[in-house]
Amino acid sequence: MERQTTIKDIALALRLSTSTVSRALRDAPDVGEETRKAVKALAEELDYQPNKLALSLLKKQTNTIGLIIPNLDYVLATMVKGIDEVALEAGYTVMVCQSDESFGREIVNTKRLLDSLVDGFIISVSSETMIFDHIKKIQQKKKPLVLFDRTINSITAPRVRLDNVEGGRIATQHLIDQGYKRIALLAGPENLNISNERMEGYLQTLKQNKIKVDKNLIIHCDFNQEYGKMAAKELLIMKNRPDAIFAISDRLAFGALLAIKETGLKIPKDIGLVGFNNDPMTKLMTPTISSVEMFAFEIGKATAKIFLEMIHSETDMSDKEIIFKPKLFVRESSSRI
Amino acid sequence: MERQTTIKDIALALRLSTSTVSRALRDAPDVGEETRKAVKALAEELDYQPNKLALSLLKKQTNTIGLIIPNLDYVLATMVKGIDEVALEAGYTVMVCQSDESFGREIVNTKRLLDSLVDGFIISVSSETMIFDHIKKIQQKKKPLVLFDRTINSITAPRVRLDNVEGGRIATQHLIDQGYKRIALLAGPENLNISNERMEGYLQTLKQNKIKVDKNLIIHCDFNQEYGKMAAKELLIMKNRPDAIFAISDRLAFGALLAIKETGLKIPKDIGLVGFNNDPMTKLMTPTISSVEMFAFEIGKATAKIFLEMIHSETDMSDKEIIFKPKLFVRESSSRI
DNA sequence: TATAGTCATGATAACGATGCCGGAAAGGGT
DNA sequence: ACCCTTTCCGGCATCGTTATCATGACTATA
Repeated sequence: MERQTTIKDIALALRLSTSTVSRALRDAPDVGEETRKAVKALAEELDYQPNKLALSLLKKQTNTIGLIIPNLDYVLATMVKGIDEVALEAGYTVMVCQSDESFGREIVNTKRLLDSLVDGFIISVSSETMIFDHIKKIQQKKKPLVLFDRTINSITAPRVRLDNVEGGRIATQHLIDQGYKRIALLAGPENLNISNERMEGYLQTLKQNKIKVDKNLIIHCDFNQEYGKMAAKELLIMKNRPDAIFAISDRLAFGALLAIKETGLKIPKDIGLVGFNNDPMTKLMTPTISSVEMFAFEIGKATAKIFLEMIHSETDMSDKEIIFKPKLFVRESSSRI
Repeated sequence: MERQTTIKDIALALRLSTSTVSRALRDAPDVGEETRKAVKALAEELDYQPNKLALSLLKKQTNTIGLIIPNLDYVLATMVKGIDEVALEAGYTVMVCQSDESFGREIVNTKRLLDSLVDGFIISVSSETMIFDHIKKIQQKKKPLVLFDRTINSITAPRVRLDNVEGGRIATQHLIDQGYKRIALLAGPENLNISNERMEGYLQTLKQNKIKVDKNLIIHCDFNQEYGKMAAKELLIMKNRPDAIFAISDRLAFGALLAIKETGLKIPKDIGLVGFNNDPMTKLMTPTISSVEMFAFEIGKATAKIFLEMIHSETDMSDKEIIFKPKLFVRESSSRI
C-alpha cells in the first residue's frame, strides 16, 4: 500500500504552507494566480487525491448510504440498480448489505453501517423482522432513514412502496373477470406486510364480488419456488380444488406452474394463474404468466431521491410517502375468454 | 445528526486523560482496575462507539472491500452473497458497485472506490472493458486486487474462476453423446473471455469427435433473452438448421427455448438444448433445461478468502489461481436416449 | 504622510482516536 | 536512607484536511 501524496508533500516541495495549497486546490480566492498554477501542476504530476477519510472526519459526513436489503432477487436487484444510479449521480456511494432474510443479520448490518458512519440508511426489512429497535436506534442518532418496498408502519419515516392492496385487487379482479370462481392465494410469510397487503386486496375484491372467502384456499409460504410448488400441490389435491391461483410473487407462481403441470391440469382452461413482480421470466414460461408489474427500478430511483432530499433539506419529511400504482400484464396463464 | 459521544466526553466527565480512557476501553494494561470499570460503565451508559473514520485515518485501513461487478444477475448475485458472507465474518464491509456492463461506469466506480480508500478490490470486468489502465492503477497504488469470474489474462493478479473450457467441453460432448450432429453455439459478446473459453471447449470437442465446425452455427449476442431468442430464430430458419443448441448462458437458453417453441420443433426430439449457469429457473421451464453448474457461491467465497489472505499475509500471491470444475446437470431438454 | 484597505500567505486548532514517552507515587530490596 | 521497579496516568505528536485568524507587504485615499 503505497503512501499517497498529501497536501503536505506539495506544500513542502513548493515551500508553501498547507493552507495555501489547500486553498489553491479548491479554487478558493485569496491565492495568487501563479501559486495556484504551480500547485495544480504539481498536484497533477504527483497524482494527488484528497484523502476522503480526513475530509469525512472533519466534515462529519461520509457521502455514503447504507442500504440494507433482505436478498438480491430480481425485484430487489432492480431496485438497487435504481438507487445506485441516483446515488452515484449525486456523488454518494452505496454500501449494500444483505440481511438474507435474517433478523440477526439485519441487526449486525445496521450496527456495522452505523459504526462506519454512513450518512443515512435506506432499508427494506427482512421477513423475520418484527422488532424494530435497531431501526429506532438509527433515528435516535438522527440519521436520515428511508424505507422502501417492505415498509414498516410502526416506524415514522419517509417510505416508497407499491400500492400492494391495489396490486392484489387488480390481479384478483382480473381472475374473476375471466370467469374463475374459486381463487386460491399463495401468500408469503405471515408477518410480511407486502404479502398481507396483497392479500388484503384479494380479500376486498372477493367481498366486492360477493365471493365467500375460503380460508383453506389461502396458504402462506416462503418466497421460494420449491415451497411454492409444494403449497400449490396441497391446493390442487383438495377435493374441492381452486380453479385459479394468485401467487403473491412470481417465484411462487413458477413453483405453482410446475405443480399444476404435474397434475395434468390445463392452463388457463382448467386453472388460471397470476403472479406478481413481472419478472422477465414470466414471459419465458410456457404458458406465459400474467403478472403485476411493480416498477422496481422507478421505486429504487424515487427512494434514493427522497433520501437525498432528506440529506439536503432540513425540513421534516417523515410523513412523506410515495406510492406507485401497479399494473397488470395479462398473459396466457389467465386468458380464458 | 446527533453528536456522538467521544472518548473526550468520557475523559472529561471522569477527570481522566483521553489516553487513559482509550487504554481502558481497549483493555490495555497500565490501567487501574477501578478506573477501567468506571470508564466502561460510563461508555456503556453514553452508548459510546469508537469513531471508525478517526481510526481509519490513523491506521490507514478502512476494513472495506471495493467490489466491482458488471450486473446483478443470478450468477453474480450469488457470487456477491458468497463474498459478502466471508467478508462480513472477517470484519470487512463490501462496497458493491455495478458497472452495468459499461466501460465508463467501471472506470468511474474504480476511481470512486480508490478515493474512498477501500483496502482493496475484487473485480469482475464488464463485457465492454478492453483497456485495463484503471485496473493497473489499482496495482500501482499497491492495493490488493483479486479478479473473479470474468478474469483478465493481461493483468497479474490472483484469480478465481470456473474452468470454462471444460464447461464448454462437457456440454458439447453431452450433446454429441445424445446423438446430436449439428450443434450450434449461442455465444456471448465477442471479447468476453468467459464466452470465448466456453466456445473453445465447444470447438475442441467438435474436433475431437471429428465433427466439422460450421461457422454459421456460431452466433454472438449480448446476455439477454431477447437477443437469445432472435439469434436462435436465425439459426432455426437456416436451410440446414442445427439439431442442437449450446447456449453459453441460461438467459440465452431461455430465449432460445422460446424461439424453438415458436417454430414448433420438439425438444429434445427434433432439437437439443443445453444452457450454462444452472440457474434455478432451468428446472422450472418446460421442458426443464440441462445446464452447466458453475458453483457461483463457492467461487464467491473462495474469492473473498484469497482477498483476505492477500491482506493479511505479505507473501506475493499474484500467480495464485483457483479454478472450479463445472458440472453438467442433465435435464429434459437434451435427454434423447 | 499617515491610515485604511486590499491581497497573498502562514500559523494554529480542530475532527477522534492511538502510540510513545515521561513522571509521580508506592512498594520492595539492600 | 537510597535506589530500582511497578503501577497508573497525563502530555504530546500524529493521521490529512479545512476554517479561522493573524501577519506582512503593497496600494489607494484623505
